[in-house]
Order: sequence, then structure tokens, then C-alpha cells
Amino acid sequence: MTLNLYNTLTRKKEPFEPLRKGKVGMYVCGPTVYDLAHIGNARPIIVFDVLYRILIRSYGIENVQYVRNITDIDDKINNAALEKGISIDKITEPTIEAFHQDISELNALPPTIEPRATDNVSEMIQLIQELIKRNHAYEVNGHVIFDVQSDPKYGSLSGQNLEQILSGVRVEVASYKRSPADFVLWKPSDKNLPGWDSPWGRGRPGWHIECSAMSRKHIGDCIDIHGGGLDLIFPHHENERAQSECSFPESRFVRYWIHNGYLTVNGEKMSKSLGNFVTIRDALCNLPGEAVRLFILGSHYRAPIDWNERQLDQARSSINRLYTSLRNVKDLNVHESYQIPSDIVIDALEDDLNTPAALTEIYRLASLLNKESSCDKLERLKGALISSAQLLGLLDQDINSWFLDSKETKNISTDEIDTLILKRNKARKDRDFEEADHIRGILDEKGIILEDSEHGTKWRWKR
RNA sequence: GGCCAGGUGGCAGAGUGGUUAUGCAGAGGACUGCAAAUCCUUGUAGAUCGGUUCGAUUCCGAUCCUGGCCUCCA
Repeated sequence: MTLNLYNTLTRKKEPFEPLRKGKVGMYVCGPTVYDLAHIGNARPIIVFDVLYRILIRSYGIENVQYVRNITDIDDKINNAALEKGISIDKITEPTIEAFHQDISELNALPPTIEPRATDNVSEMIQLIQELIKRNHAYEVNGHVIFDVQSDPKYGSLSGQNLEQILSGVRVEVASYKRSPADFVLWKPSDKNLPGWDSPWGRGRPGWHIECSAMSRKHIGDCIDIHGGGLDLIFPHHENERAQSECSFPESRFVRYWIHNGYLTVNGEKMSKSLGNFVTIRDALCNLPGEAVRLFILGSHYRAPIDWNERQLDQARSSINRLYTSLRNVKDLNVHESYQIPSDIVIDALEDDLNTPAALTEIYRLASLLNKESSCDKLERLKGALISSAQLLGLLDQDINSWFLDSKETKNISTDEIDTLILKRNKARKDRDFEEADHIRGILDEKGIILEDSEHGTKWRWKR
């Protein structure tokens, strides 16, 4: 089977074919770095990481250009900097660093390139000049505005025509705009705000232009896959499409538009005013990164998904189950020829990233692994399980560290644990089960689970 | 008002015109001094009303309901 993807532009699942045979260019909208990333930001990171992994598998990592930008010019950043009386890089640098830390715990592969808006202002200016030259933009009072009426295709991505968009306008419209739907490409900066010299005076770019400029610079005039959250369809991606295609009408801007669904928290939209804003960092305090990942991948990427305790407990139990089945074969070496993912997992993922169906097969492999006794079959199953899970970015950790490392400050050392286990086993030998159970109780309170077997007693942390 | 998604068992969540999804939780059993883990058994769901069909959770229509977008947003 070949990769099929649901294209927002056509509202249909389509077989994926890149423009240039054997080469793929994918652009995903990355974070605006004014604050810690939240779990809603984590969803596209994880979803497009899985897409990246299956593209790498088919095309080779050297043939997939995965661009994920960092937007480090933005009025939210400016406001935060003004409020604290510091320069914007004092806001953006630590935020970028935190973002990288957070998503590495989610086991997301680094993109091929991660361009920053601040490094691409001249490209944006060039693009704006091109739009003015082609009569798609006009200058007023130091602003440069995109003229939506000059673009007959405006609205085609979000499935609306200009009339429908205008009927929905509910924000006060700046008087210098020709049409209420016109949007800003460039705006002037006063001396308190960061600014760049331009043909229109010192100023800064509008919201959408950075993605048009950076995708063109790093992929080209036509990008194969453009991804992001559902809420970016309008206006962000609609405007990007308009800018890119109007400045270079010889090419379609994007072949496949892919959008992930929303994430709610306890059934409600996440927002600062509701106080239900969950950062990735908060989430990782009491949940392993892979449990977050499993939670996200447990639903189809286009379906809505709700963040709540019960769901997270389920994800935690499920990931533990998978690691547990690997623990039983942790010393078994898998020959390279067995390190191949299951066809069922590949087919599921290639069918518009059906991660729940892929997980079903992964659970089945784990279950077979638990039951199997023949060494050769165990080796095949272990190879298939790990290779399949790695397409989803799961089961990537060392088995011992999964069960024996703890993020929390340990209130007991491994030596103490071993001593207690020795003591308990002596008690068991003497059939002093009261003492044995007492010791089990002590360790249980410290968050340690003991497992007796004919090969001795093993311990692990509750996770 | 316009546009777009959905409504599946206790929870989460897929595929599918006719046979067990799967995971978590629950119940019973095996194993164990007790546990844990694992294995076995178990649940008979598809918003409502029509239609098509030998047969519909799956196709079609209507109704009801929920969520999202309509220039802050992943």
C-alpha cells in the first residue's frame, strides 16, 4: 500500500505523490515563542513526527526536507518584553530552549531545519515587494496590506468565498484597509518596538508572511505537505496560500494540506482565562513522555481529543503493558533481519495515519510475545514489536531505565531496596510471611512493586 | 447567519454490508505463601426515525444533539 492522506483542500483522502519523484518537502507551523508550549502544541509535534517517520521509511532521511519554523517575531512576544522591560530575545531564547527540552521528552525527531523568523526578514521584504509589484498589495501609512479582492482563489482552502468571510467579520476593521478581509503584510514599529528597515520605513512583518517566506526559502515554490492545527486553516493558512500563490502564480503553493484536530482539557477548550492551561512541562511532571505520546496517538489525528485524568491513566497503563512484555525478553538479541515493522502497522499508518489501528497491532504483537516460548519466534516478535513501535516513536527507551529509573527524588536508595529484599527473602525462606508482607508494605509505600518468581525477586517503580 | 467535523459497550477508540476489533477498567478462573506480572474465560455497543437490501453499526434521507472555525490560537 502507498501513503494516503486526507487533504483539507479537497476534503478527500488522496494517494500521496510528491512533486519531485523520490523527494519530499514538508513544512509544519511551529510555535510562537512567547511562553512555555502547552499540550495543545504537543499534538501537531507528535502527529507530524509520525508522518515524518513514515516518510523517512519510504524515502530515506536524506530525501525528506522537514521544515518546522519558530516564530520569534510577534506582538505577544513584544508585549511580554515591554511588560518586563527586557529585549525580545530575553523572552524568545529561554522559551526556545524550553521548547526543545519539552519535545525531546516527547521523543520527537528534530526537523531537518528549524528556521527563525528573525533570520528571514529580508526574504519577507522581498516577498512583499513582489506582491506590490504584482498588484496584490498596497501601502498605506507605513503599512503594507494584502488586497484579498485581487486573489480570485481567496477562501478556497477554508471552503468559503469572500462574501461569506466578510459576513463573518466581527472585529473592528482598520480604516485604511480597502476590504475588511485585507490583512497586514508589514506594519510600522515605533521606537519602543523591535523593527527592521524596509522600503516602507522601520517596521515589522505581519503574522502570516514568515511561513510563506521560510517555506519558499527552504523547500521551494511548491511544498508537498503543509501541516498544522485545524485552527490555522483560517486565517493563517488561507493567507499564506494567498501570499505565496499571488507572488508566484506559476506554481501551486501546497499539494497536501494536513490539519490535526483540537485538544480540549476536561471537555473544555484550553484557555488562560479558564485557568485550564496545561503546559507540556506540567504534564511531564507526573507522566512519562511516552504516555503523553501514546495518549495523543490513541486517537486519530483529525478527531477531537480530551485531556483528562482517566484518559491519562489509561495511557500510562497501556505503555507499561508494552514495556512489561519487552522486559521478559530484554536480554534477547534481535538479528538485524528481524528488525522489520509489521506490514499491518505500516498499512494502518499509510492509511491517513491511522495510529489507533497501528496500536491495535502493536498490542497484538505484545500479547503474542507474552505467550511465545520458542526462541526464534520470540526474536522475530521482539524485532517486529520494537520496529513497529518506533514508527510511532514509542518503546524507544532502555527497558531497565523504564522500570528502574525514577524522575521523582528518591526517598530510598537501591542499596536499601536490595537489603530489604534480601531480608524479606530470608523471612520467606523461614516461612515468616508476616515479616515478608511487612517488608512488601514498606517498599509499596515508597512506590516500589516487588515481583517474586522462580528466578528471584525483581523490583520496579510504580509509573 | 456561513463553513467544517462528529454522535459506537463503564471509559477511550478503529475497521467493516452478513463471523471476537483493540486498549483501560470490571467479573470469574489458572499461577503465587500473599502479591505482581502474564495467560484463559466473560460483557453482546453503534443518537432517533424512516428508506435501500435476503441482511446495516456500516449505504441513502430526515430529525435531534455535541464540538470547532469565521482575522489571539496548535
